[in-house]
Amino acid sequence: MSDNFENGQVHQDLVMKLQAQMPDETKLYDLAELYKVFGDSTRIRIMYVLFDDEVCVYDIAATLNMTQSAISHQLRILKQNRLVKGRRVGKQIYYSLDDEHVRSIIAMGREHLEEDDR
Amino acid sequence: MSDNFENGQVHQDLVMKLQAQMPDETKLYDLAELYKVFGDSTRIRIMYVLFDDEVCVYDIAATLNMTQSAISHQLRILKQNRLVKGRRVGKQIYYSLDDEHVRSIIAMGREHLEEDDR
DNA sequence: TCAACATATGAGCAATTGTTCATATGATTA
DNA sequence: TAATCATATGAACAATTGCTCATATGTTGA
Repeated sequence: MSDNFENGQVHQDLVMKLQAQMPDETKLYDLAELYKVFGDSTRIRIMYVLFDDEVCVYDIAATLNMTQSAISHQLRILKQNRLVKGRRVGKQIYYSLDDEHVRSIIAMGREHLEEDDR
Repeated sequence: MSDNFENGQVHQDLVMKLQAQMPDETKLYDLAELYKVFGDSTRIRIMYVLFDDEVCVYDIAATLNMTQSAISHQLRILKQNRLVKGRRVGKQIYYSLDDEHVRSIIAMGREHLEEDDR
């Protein structure tokens, strides 16, 4: 790799320009981490369940036909990334989407997929 | 929202309503697959390199300080998901973003992250 | 206080994933 | 044609991930 760099097979000036344009490494890493959360169908399904409703853990599990434990594990990840939030009411905890961006991000993905149908 | 319902373990009617609202399983799976592609920092970095420029494989590799092979493997995944496209010019293949949605999806993620700074 | 319920969490395992290494395919030019 | 450059790809490996099972934490009411 660096051999080729030295041998000038690489467009030096373009590469330098591109490197200068790159955002902060940490930002890119965090961005990837965020999308990783969306990149699991269980979590996507949970977010769809919460799209318009506030739902407690057991009902999410029942809706998706999965165990309470599996849902709880995923909710933790969603919560850590501020994609969902929980509100305690007695013994139960009602979950809902944390902000509008969640809906927007999902909508963007759907648009891309629609365009793929051809 | 419906506050005080009956104390059954599962709120049957809510669950039935939620299940009826759920989109097609296949769509949700595809959506997760799409976001999975965004969920890797190497691929995110590649997409940023291609944000405004058409760049050949070797230059992408040089910009990101990675091997040509690693980049090529990731480009294949990006290509399969129609996130980037390649244009052959002689021996080289110039890659660029495939459509506007790629930029939009990245922008949405960034907005969410900005809001997290607090 | 205890029992019942709702949710969270740690350990372990199978499945998936990203990189490296070696090699193959494809394109140009001597 | 052969030699070389540019990119693609298959196999192998380590690292990560999502689920299950068992158990822990937290809440309410008797």
